[in-house]
Amino acid sequence: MNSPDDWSLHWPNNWIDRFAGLSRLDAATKDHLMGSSTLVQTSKEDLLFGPGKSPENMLFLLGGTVRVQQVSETGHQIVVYRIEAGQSCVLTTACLLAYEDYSAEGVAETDVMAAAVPRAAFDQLVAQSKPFRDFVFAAFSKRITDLFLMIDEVAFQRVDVRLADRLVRLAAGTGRVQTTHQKLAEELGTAREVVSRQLQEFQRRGWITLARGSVDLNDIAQLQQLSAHNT
Amino acid sequence: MNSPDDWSLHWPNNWIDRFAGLSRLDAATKDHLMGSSTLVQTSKEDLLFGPGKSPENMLFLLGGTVRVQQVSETGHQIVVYRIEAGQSCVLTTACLLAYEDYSAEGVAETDVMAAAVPRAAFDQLVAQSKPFRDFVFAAFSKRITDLFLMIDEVAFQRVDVRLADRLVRLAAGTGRVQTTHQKLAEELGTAREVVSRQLQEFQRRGWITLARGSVDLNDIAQLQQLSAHNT
DNA sequence: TTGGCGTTGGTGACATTGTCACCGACAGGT
DNA sequence: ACCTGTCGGTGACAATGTCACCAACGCCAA
Repeated sequence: MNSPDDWSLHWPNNWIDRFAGLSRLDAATKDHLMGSSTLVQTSKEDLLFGPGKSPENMLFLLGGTVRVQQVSETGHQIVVYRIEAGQSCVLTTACLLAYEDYSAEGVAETDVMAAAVPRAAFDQLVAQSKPFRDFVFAAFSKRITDLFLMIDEVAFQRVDVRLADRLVRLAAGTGRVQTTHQKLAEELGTAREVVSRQLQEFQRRGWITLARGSVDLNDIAQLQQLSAHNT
Repeated sequence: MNSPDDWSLHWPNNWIDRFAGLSRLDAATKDHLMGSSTLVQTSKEDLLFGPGKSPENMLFLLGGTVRVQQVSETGHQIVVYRIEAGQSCVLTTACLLAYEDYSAEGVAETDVMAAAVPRAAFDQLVAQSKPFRDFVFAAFSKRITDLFLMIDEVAFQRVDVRLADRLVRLAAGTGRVQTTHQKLAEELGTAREVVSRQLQEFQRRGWITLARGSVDLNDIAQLQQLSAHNT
């Protein structure tokens, strides 16, 4: 894992190439976007935006991951989606620009390096460049589709299915998830006890091995088959 | 209730004034928007968009209501939000333009009259007019905020609270909701039996009176107090 | 080493919600 | 009056959420 200082050396002034949807921008627009952006970096667990902290910039994530979660008045939490390197923050940015009564928040899940584009520059880019508009609306589409699927999942999917799905995703091929039952419960918007019991059931079937603060995936295929009731 | 034929007489060519956010458009832009729009009307229960039926136009609702609902593979449904007269369809339109794997659908809840703006004209308007951009992004913000609140509600709110809230909203001051228990269940994404039992409990407390196909609200204040755990 | 002490996870009892099977009441048409 | 489809009621059970409490572990300081 590189540090943000390394990243700033690796992407001196051409971070736009990291974004597939921005490759169609003409040279002048790229210069404009580049010139109006500033590099920002934050540390793990930093709050990027949230209630009472509207982002004045649109972020293009160059490195790291931002977790977007809904925090309820009841004290519960649920992770709605993640912004990975190479993706932008259009949705939440555009939201927070207009509405204050906002209860979602963005947390740096790792150290994060991002390019920040002020609102005025964003607006001008949308006006002048069709490829940039396409990029923005495509990003909107992806996120909004995710939100609809999230509503479907929370309303209609069983907890074991959702948990299996999250375990496979969070493992990201490593075969291990380093997290607590409480964190997993906050991923799914459920209670720790529920997660603990489901994990015990998975372990009883031999699919996973539990340890304090981590879950080892022994049979990813079985987990995926269970979660396939979802996709 | 007027018929669509009446409406087309009432809004011959100046429907833009019905939209508060569009009042700031300059005259040329208004002409452009008006000139590129066509009036469409649909009957109650018509499907405006859904899986396999992408809308090629952005709709500005002049009269009637469109219900946007998520239909799950499991056969369940949940109503996500409604588009009322004077509101636009940006969100779902923008989504469907890009993504096909879409499981939400828009149904005309009444007879509907709308102005349809083709995708190309929409894009051009976004490019040329800052007020139009502001309108579009404000509409996005509102809807997306609703989606986040929906996730929160489905994940963390009790059914009785959500049901009381829906009853008050659907009554819209009339003191009566004409619907079946099954429809209410599909509003909330729950089961008919659950709705029936909650309604019985409300009736037992004297808040409502049940009849076949309708619910009379006797004590809206009590219902609102219960649903205030929400807002 | 020992003893706190906060974190993490386990457990049982219970409440709420979802699912299933089945029933009866009602309205409309013949 | 009789069908028939819709609407709503009910009980049993499963799945999930909530609460109270406890035990095991890791850390740290005495």
